[in-house]
Amino acid sequence: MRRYDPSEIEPKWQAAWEGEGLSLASEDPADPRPRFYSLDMFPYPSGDLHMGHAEAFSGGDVVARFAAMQGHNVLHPIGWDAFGLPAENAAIKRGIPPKQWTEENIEQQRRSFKRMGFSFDWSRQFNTCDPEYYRWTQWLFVKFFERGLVERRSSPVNWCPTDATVLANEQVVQGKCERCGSEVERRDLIQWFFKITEYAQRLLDDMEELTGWPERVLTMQRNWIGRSDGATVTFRIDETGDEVDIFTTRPDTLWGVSFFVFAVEHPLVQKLAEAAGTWDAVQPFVDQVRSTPSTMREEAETTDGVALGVHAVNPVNGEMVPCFVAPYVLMEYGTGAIMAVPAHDERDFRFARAHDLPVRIVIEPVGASLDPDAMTEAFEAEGAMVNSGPFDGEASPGSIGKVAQWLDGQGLGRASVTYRLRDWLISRQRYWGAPIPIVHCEECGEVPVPEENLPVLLPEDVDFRPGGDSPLARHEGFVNVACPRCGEAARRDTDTMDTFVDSSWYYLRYCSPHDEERAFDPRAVARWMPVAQYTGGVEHAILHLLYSRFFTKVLHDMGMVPFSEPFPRLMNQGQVIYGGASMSKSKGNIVEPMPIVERWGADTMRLTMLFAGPFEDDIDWKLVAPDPDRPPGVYGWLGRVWRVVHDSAAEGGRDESVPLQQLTHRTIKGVTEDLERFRFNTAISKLMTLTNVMTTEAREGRGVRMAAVKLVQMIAPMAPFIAEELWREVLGHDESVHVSVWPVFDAALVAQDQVVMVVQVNGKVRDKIEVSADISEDDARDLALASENATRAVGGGEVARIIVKAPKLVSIVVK
RNA sequence: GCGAGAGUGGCGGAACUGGGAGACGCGCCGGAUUUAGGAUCCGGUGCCCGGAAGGGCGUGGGGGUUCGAGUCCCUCCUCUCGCACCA
Repeated sequence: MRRYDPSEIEPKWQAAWEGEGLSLASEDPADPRPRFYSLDMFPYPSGDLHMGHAEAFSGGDVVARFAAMQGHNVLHPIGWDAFGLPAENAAIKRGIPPKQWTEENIEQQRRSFKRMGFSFDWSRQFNTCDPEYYRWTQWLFVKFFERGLVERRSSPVNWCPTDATVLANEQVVQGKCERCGSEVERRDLIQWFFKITEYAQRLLDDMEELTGWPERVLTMQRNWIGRSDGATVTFRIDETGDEVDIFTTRPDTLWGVSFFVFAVEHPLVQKLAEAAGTWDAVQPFVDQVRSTPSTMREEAETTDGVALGVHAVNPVNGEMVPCFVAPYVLMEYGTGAIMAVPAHDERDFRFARAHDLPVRIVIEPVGASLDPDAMTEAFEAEGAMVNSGPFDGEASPGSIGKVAQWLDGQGLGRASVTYRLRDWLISRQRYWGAPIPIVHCEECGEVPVPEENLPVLLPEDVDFRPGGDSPLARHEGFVNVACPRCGEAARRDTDTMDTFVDSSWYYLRYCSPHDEERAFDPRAVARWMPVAQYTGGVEHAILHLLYSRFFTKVLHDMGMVPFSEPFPRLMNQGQVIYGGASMSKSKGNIVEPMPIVERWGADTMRLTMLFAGPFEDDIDWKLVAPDPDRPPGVYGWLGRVWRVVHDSAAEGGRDESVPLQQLTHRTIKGVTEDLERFRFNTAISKLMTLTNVMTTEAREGRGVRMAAVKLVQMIAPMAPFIAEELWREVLGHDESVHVSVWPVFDAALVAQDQVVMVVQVNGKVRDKIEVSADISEDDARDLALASENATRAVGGGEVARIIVKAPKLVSIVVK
């Protein structure tokens, strides 16, 4: 018998599969198989494969291969999320163009993916920095623009002075740029936004359709959208007559308002301060706060703030309360101004105590009363409304709806809803992205580039190092252009799009990846979409997944796709960490997958990941594979599989024992169920048990041939190379194991005829008796009472009760 | 602070609806064998008492429901993740 040598068999089969077109999805309309779109989140091509890729794609590949063996026509595509800041910064550091750096990485990763044996349909591969792709990203931008879902407007944003670009909030870590470490500045800049907030409610409502999503991801999206129900109430400024709307979730506390607060960016602040003659004092405060990055503000003193010198009139009781400006009120949320009720809001309470402002109780706890002077914190719990005019005695917070209705009737306000979700800032002042396809014309304004002129090519002869402006702005040939509408001299927009725009529709492109006429073929999309199973990292729980859902809904509204949710089923793999911490260069704890693959084989790499624990849990590589010079545990198992399958081929058709047949079919049932539920670790343990029993059977001279056939098939989705070698070379099949039909279990063999019945006395196991599976309750009881061990445990005690759950258990209760 | 999840042997982990805790694997201990192969095969391995039979204890701590709790309820502790002045 040959030794199991992965380095010999794995490259051989990879080449064979590619030659046979094994992983190509079929577009043949006569193909009767149901379609199955198995999608993995596409990788960012920076460097070679890392452990996270190995983990995620190993899981995704099991899904795809398993579905194929179960008779599906599988689409399992791969591509590259190739634009973006990491590529650009790496290219700058190495002094080579981002395009070159990206292409080299793609080449490297492609080799490694193939070496890992992932069953991708390589014929559909694309990358997002290819003009043939970003042409359609730009086209979609234009479509969104024409629908009024794109807007260019001024907004306070995070600006990194070193990288010279705006940053997304998630690229700012504790007030510093996550890449260069510079202090991020807050600037008001004109930027492009996608109006995702218009879809806030639908993004929330349609989560009901996402029945195959992890609960925590749904929760994160729900929190991110952040719906709040409450009321908008209009206050009047006494000194100037200005009317100011506030949003509150607690209109039931309106009678307890004792001051009023504006955000520093609120447009009325300067006017009001000037009217009151306090601007000299207010202005420095406002300027100082405004120059503090938003991420730093929360660390500022929570009680900071200055008086404006004007008063707001409470519409429900006509009271005049002083107005302040304070950073704890955010311009981005609600209306940028609040009514302050210190008795019943913790933040207002802190502010009130610091500024010596009155605290007025309008909600009393049931059966108690509050003393405003003695309170050390706000009372935010349930209670009864007091000092609240017509609502005295009403239960709070149950009264919120009634108060809102009453406000509406009085013309003082109305019930309203606010979302935390902000519009999506998509423009970047960087080079390596899809240019925004807009021309700025003095006459015509913002003019989208017509479809026939797309793509707006990203010029390659650009000094792309970050400077004081967008790199594209320095390229005269790019910037100067005739207005597509009037033909006069005009200027191109010089920003590029956030890479999350590229990745918001790539799953549609896979359905018709080489279509030169349109972004995607609607018929192909209707055939394959929605995605049957989406697999990827939980780090995309909000951004990518929310944006993709948004894109799909917009396209649905445009009549371009027949569904409104792209990914009804989602699975997040865990992270691969080392020694309790994420792997990183600075910690020096990076383990590379490819050297392990070279040494022990891709099958061992894949199985080690899959066997380490539940797919969605983190894997600590230090604990799972502690000694880098020893093969991971699954390698030894593959050796046993190798030997027992060879034995089976040499045995010459001996009979298999009934227990082995039963175990084989029970294993088929269990593994099938496990693979359907991403329970790879328990699937592997069942296959190990089968292997162990087969080894014993073979040693004792009984047949194992049928068991070997099933074993090889069941291993195939997880360890595709060894399965193929054994299937074709040892078991003698002509066609690939990966197109063989997934084994089906025989119910008669799965049914147990004999089971072990447990006898408990006072809850403790005292005996185990082998019984027939269809034993009657009476027989079970009699058998248990006859048990010597049970009788001894009962001693002389009086049997008070006997619980019989035939055939599993008899429980004897003794007084 | 708010939200979500998790605490099981030396380690990774298993245990579907309450019913044999520790499957499977790693590691370790003992043995066999050898064609010295990143070997293989057999046995053992939660802790404590015992030669064994057997017994006691045991799923983060405490309490409860139940004939019976890793699983359900209350409470406390610890850890991980997400959000974080959201009115």
